[in-house]
Amino acid sequence: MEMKLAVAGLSSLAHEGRLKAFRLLVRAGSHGMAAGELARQLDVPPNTLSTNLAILSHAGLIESRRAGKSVIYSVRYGQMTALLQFLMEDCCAGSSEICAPLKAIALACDCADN
Amino acid sequence: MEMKLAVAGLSSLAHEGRLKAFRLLVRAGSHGMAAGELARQLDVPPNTLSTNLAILSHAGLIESRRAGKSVIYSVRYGQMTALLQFLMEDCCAGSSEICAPLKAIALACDCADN
DNA sequence: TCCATAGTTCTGCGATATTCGAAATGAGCA
DNA sequence: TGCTCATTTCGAATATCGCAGAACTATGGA
Repeated sequence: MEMKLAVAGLSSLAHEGRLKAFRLLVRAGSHGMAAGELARQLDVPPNTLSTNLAILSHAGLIESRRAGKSVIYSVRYGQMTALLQFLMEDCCAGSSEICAPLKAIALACDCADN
Repeated sequence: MEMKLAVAGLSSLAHEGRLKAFRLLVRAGSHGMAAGELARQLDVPPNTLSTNLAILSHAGLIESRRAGKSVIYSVRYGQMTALLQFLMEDCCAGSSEICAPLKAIALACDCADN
């Protein structure tokens, strides 16, 4: 991932409303969640949320598909992973001080299927 | 890490100049790097860099210490790790789709002492 | 076709962010 | 004390962001 895209991704997450929306979508998994449902849970006006979802979408972190009258948003896991990788990838170039705790975090992660 | 601090951290990184400075500091390791040296390598005016370093510092991602006439900046690895953890911590709540690739990244990381 | 529902785009303005010249501060040295 | 280098703080111009009211588009019935 190059710098510009990383900055776009970080910028899109650097906003309380968008970060909350993104985390809800992360929890929603690959099924995603309708824009209206997100707006209800976050208690924000639909137009404001729509703008913020567009920003996240433009940064490549989420995507949308239409399902009837609703528009379903979901996380683009590949892009999310790429962004985290971008933040992590230099950690070992200089020292292992950062790398070791990160490994610990990843390994402590107790997915159902691990 | 709570939401506000995470947003502050992400905001501080959501800027090309600051992200480049941060990555240089990550590479510099715990020895850190002088503000002037950073300004030279990044080719930005000292006062602009100083402002941006203050923003990263206020977000808790870096810290500074004076060494003679220079001020040495270095990454606060603990805070950096906490921020990454904040972004990762919900990944398993919903599904393992995100978690698995992250584990792979962390494990692929080939620190000298691993 | 007409209506209701679900989202998006347009628009304007107040708030915030970014930048850098210039001045101020701090440290070392003679 | 006087001088210089390194960095920060101030100030003001400029650009960008964030928000929500209003208008618009799309879909699915009746």
